[in-house]
Amino acid sequence: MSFPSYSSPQSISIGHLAKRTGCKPETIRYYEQIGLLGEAKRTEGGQRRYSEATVQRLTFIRHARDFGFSIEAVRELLNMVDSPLTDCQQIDAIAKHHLREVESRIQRLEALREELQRMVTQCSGGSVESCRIIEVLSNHRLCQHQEVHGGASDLR
Amino acid sequence: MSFPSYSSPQSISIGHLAKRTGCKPETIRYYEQIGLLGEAKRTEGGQRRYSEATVQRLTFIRHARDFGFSIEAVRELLNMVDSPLTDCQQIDAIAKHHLREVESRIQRLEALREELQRMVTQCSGGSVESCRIIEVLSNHRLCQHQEVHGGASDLR
DNA sequence: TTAAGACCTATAGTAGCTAGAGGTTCAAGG
DNA sequence: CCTTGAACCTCTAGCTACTATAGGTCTTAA
Repeated sequence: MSFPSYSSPQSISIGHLAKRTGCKPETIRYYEQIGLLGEAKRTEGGQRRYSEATVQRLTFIRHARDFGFSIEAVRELLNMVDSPLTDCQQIDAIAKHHLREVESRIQRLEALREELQRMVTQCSGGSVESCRIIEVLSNHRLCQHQEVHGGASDLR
Repeated sequence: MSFPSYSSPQSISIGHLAKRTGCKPETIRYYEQIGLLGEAKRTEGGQRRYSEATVQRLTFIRHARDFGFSIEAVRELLNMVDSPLTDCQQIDAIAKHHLREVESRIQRLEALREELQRMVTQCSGGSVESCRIIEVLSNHRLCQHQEVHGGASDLR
């Protein structure tokens, strides 16, 4: 698949492109800057003007980002889309890799959820001295899931 | 609860503190810089020296971070721990808020996982032109979960 | 005394944007 | 044709939570 350039109005402003794709203009300029989008044509006054092809490309980018693909993964996917020789398996590999990452994040978050639930249900009210939550946070041994240690912080 | 300062060796170097808490020295200096840890005592030559109380405090911080609490949440928790008047309910509220966030992240990731699974299982091999993954990423309507749109990218 | 290793500060980099300042261009209405 | 206001431009800094580097200093054991 490649993005067709219809013989249609090649004069979409950055604001209109933004509205049609759900991006902000700043984000579009940023994508150009990091090379996800090529350099746009410009008016004599220097403003960017886009074609329908860019609407398609940006829609793809936004959608892939919504799916949680990293910018670098999106860049790879776009490179594949841009070259007609690409074998579908390469794309499949990226998607599967991403799927595995999502699955592992879910697992770790579930362990975290259980610990938090235990923590919260055991808190019976009172002053800080006897707070179960503080106690658990102060003492690793009160934890049941090893998964929690050494890293839920990168799960945000 | 407060962190007791035992009458023990008040001369722990940043490297030893790091090893005992599982932090890196850079991180410890960073925590000092942003005010999670107070300014450390220094040797005549200017190197930081810590007490057992700091080991406890940093252990608490690391553990809370492992639980996915943000730095700002940790700061709040520490403020509460530092003031003996704090009611346990305030701490409970922070923990519950965090729990709800974790739960919502799990939900969104599960929707994402299902979409990715559908995507991957439908990819039957072949060239880019007919790749189901690319097709789905190009076209919102092929998606079943609304949750995916407008945001899994902040789930990392 | 010397040399290795740990430490110091300051700065920049990571991801993926977002926000602001301060100035220019475009397009519609009069 | 002229004005006006919205949209656009570039450049820079900010966000989270660190991590990494450079270039220099201190400590400590042999």
